[in-house]
Parts: sequence; C-alpha cells; structure tokens
Amino acid sequence: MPRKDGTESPWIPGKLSGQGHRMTVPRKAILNVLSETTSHPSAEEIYLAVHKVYPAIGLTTVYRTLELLVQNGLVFKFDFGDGRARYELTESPTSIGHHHHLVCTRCRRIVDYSDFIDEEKELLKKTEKGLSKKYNFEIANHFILFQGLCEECRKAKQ
Amino acid sequence: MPRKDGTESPWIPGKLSGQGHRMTVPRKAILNVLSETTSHPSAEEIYLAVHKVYPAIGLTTVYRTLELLVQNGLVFKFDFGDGRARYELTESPTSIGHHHHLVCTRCRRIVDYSDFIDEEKELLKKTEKGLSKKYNFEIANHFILFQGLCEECRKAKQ
DNA sequence: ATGAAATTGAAAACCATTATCATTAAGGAG
DNA sequence: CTCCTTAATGATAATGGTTTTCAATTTCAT
Repeated sequence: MPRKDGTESPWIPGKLSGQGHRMTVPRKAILNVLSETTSHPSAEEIYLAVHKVYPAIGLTTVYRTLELLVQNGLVFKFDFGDGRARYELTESPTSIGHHHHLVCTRCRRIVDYSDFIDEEKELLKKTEKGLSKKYNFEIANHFILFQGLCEECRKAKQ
Repeated sequence: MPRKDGTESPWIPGKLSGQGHRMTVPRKAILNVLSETTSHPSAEEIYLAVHKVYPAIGLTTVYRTLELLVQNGLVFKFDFGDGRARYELTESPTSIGHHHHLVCTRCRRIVDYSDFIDEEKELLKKTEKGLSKKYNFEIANHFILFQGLCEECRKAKQ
C-alpha cells in the first residue's frame, strides 16, 4: 500500500494496516525517529526526539505507538535492568544493523557488538526452527545478552 | 568461609564476604528461597516465599539483597517486558539448570527451554572468550531470548 | 562482652508506565 | 470532495514496582 505522495516510510504494509490501524502524523514521526536512531532509546528519549520535530506529541502517544509496534513485530523492546524499557526497530534500514549486547552489571554500560554474529547466525536459525516446531511459536526475533563486569568496574571492586 | 554450624549455603565464599558484606538471617532466607525455586520469581514473589519462613522480612530488604546478589554475579536479573524484574540464581545447584527463554509478545507467556542448548554451548563459550578479550569484560553469564507469537495468539490475531 | 559499622524494616518518595476521557483526525463510503 | 464512523490523540490522574530515608537492630572483629 504505497502512499499517495510517493514518499517511502518504514511503515510496513500489511503488518499494521489491514488490521484497522491508521497511519497518523505522530506515528510517522515516531517511526522516522526510530529509523534514524543508532542507539537504544527509552520512551522518553524517543518522545524528546519526536518533540523537536512535532511538538504537539504527547508522551502517552509514544508509549501507545511503541506498544503497537512491538505487538506487530516491527519494534523490539527490551530491558537492561535500569528500570526503563528500550526500543529498536526490528529491521533498521539505515542504521546499526543487527547486533547483540554486552552489559556491565555494575555501571550498566552497554556495548553493542556485531562481531561473532555471523557464526551465531546459522545456529540461531537452526534453533529457531527447532523451537518454532516444538513449541508452536512463530518466532519474530531473538535477543542475546552477555553480562559481566567492564574493566573499570573490575578495578573499582578492589 | 564455611559456617560454624556446618550447614552449606549458596553464599559463595569470597564473592560476597571479604567485601564488608555480612551473612544475615534475611539474606540466608532469600538465598534459600532462590535455590529452591524452579521459576523466575519477581521480587514480590520472593518476598512472599521468604515471608512464610521468616515473617519479619521486609520487601525493601528483598530488593536490597537481590541488588547485592546481582552486583556480585550470584543472581541474574532480567525483564520480559511485563513491568517487573525477575531473578534467578546464576548457578542453581538443585533446581532448573541452565535454560533459555521463549516469550510470546502478545500474551507474555514464557517458555523455558533447554533443548538446543548443548549445541549452543560451544559457540557461546567461543563468543564469550572473544568478547571478553575485545571489550575487556569479565563475563559472568548470558541470556538468550526468542520472541514471537504462541499458537493461541496467532489464532486470536485473525 | 563490646562497639563500630553494616543491615534492617516501615513509611514515604520516586518515577516509568498505564488508564481515563473528552477532543481531534483518518480514511472509506457515497 | 464531503460525511461520518471509528480510531487515535494528549492532558491529567492513577497505578504500581522500586528506591530512599532514617531510626532501630544486628553482625562480627576485637
């Protein structure tokens, strides 16, 4: 369902439309922000970014839209343990690309890594297939996280 | 530092003691509950379980102790997106054993799986080593999560 | 046994997220 | 293009998990 004005948007046809969902100005703005982000913004960070370009936006709408996107598999929501959820486009056309995470349990520093991912890919695909069959899930994405202590925190510990 | 009464506890010598931390009755009770649990209890669930055996416990103490255990790598804290953190002993001697997670993004159902884990083990170890070296992290544990839609929710969607 | 320092628990504060509800906007029908 | 149904929005209030505060208690090295 290409838009009449010819512009392209990350709104994936059929994933949201076709279920009674409407393409609104706030939703476009939120998707644009997400697609241009290279980090793991929280709802409030997304709100602030959208606010710059669309000051009428309300925080409530950000939360609601994110939830909608999560429910439809367009956005991945996760929590590193710092008390606020973080969001990422499932498929980010222009930005970071697929990566996994390394978190320091002491200072909460987050490292995105994409090394070692190629080797993981095949195994993950196989696992995904196995899980999908055994538990009857339609798997949309995965999340891998390593936890530990970064160099500074290891030193600070002594 | 074995206890004088000869009983064994999951309190790992040197990991908590030796840093000014004390072994108290509430902490013992919390660790006992954790070591006998086969699920992913939230702080409140842990509080309720401890309360049965040690009614004087306060919810605050549960939160504080869990945070201490997380900071010291004895407990793994994570969030499936339902607004409360969940906790697991990093090494559970008597209970579930190592497993990964499969979550339905719609109904939030959680499936623990330990299938496919053996095949992952070697790769994870290699990845861990690589990350450890490249980013100078001391890695304590990992967390793997697949997200998707369970059978019921897939049907309900239509 | 003693005392400094860590720990505890009740209560209040905090703050991310959700619910409420009156108003506005999207988009298909005509 | 205009109507009209219904979804979506945003301000505000409410919710609820988690953290802070602080006086009282407990631990454990001495």
